[in-house]
Amino acid sequence: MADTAGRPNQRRRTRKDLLDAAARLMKQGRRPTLEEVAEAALVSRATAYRYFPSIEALMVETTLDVAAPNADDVFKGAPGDPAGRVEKLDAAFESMMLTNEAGLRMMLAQSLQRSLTEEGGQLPKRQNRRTPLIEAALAPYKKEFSPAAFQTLSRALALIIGTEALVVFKDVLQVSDAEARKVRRWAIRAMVEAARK
Amino acid sequence: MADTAGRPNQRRRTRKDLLDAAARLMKQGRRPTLEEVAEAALVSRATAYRYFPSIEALMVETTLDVAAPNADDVFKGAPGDPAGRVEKLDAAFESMMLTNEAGLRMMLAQSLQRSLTEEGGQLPKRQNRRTPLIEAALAPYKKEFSPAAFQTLSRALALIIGTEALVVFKDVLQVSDAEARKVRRWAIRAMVEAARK
DNA sequence: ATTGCAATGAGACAAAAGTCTCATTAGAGG
DNA sequence: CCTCTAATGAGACTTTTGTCTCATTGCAAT
Repeated sequence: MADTAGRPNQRRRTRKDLLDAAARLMKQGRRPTLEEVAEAALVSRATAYRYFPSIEALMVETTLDVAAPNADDVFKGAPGDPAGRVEKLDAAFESMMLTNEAGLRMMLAQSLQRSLTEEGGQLPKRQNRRTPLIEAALAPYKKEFSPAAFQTLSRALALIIGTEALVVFKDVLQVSDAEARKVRRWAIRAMVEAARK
Repeated sequence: MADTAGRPNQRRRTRKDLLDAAARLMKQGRRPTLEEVAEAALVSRATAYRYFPSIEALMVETTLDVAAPNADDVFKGAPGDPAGRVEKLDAAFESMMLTNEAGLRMMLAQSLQRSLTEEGGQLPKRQNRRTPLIEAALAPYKKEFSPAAFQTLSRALALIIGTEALVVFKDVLQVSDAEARKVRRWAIRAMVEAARK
């Protein structure tokens, strides 16, 4: 069904109702089934399945809608040094991730799942939000780094800032959010400094 | 049922058959159901459920048995500086991970899945192999770091060395294994240096 | 307002996942 | 070798998850 054909308004409304209901339930820390979301959205189970093949798919979309940091306001009033700007970005990511943790874990799990099902060694196409933002953070100081150092630093920072690091801190190291933040900031400073030479 | 009561041999054999079958299937990158594992192990579905409540529980046990790097031979002939020893550890992890990539991705996906199902905000108990090894790598030079720096460094290195970093490199950044190694080594040097002061 | 067809709801159906019972089989001790 | 009973297999049963059909509803163009 095309975007304009049929009754696009009704479709968008139904879809939005489902996403809203899912967001509401997830915000309560619940892990709803597709049936529960349908009920909360006041649509039938069959209709819910028409829009999303599984609760996972729905939760992924829910998270994507909620969580998209914007470069412009992330760096608003950012300090005048590269590490400070990266820390600002880290803070934005952290707050986004903590409020959307369930959805992000779901997305990561989904992506890993897919990487195992996918035929022909296809990698799961996973959108990369962090690299553009990391580069934006470093951009004003780009000339302080050699091109190679800039690229290496960007990539290394991608290990520190993102869902995967959150998972390491919480599930593997089992440290508090505050401790995790401290470690990230220390690592950011260490790496930005090292790249500067 | 106690360890010694009944027929312990038969039980151990059945259990081992299930774990072996699961390992075999996982090594093929498959994501077996408990029924498939039972079939591969030549036991009935009911028996498989008697040993493991779910495919997840079985898979967790399975990967525990897989490749656990041994501290003693990892650092055999390691260079005489902390960063060099950490790099040695990184190399060991890398080779282990590349040969067990499917299984490790599976484990990670599993663990993430469980973290969403788990009641009462329970974190999935995930074994932490890397921290002891990282600390072992740094141990001979422990006195060169302040206690706080040592702990922070250990934790930061846990972000660089492990399955999650592999996933970032492959799925998010989509860089080659060689490039990934280069970035990791650079990050290791940068952080070890920074912690030294 | 009328009308056509897209979207929906209700519920039957199917497949997957897990539980339970009971008869059979085969270890381990005598 | 026998016996006892723990472990197993077979399969019925339940729940959960997802699909499909078809009648009904209600947008939106006329």
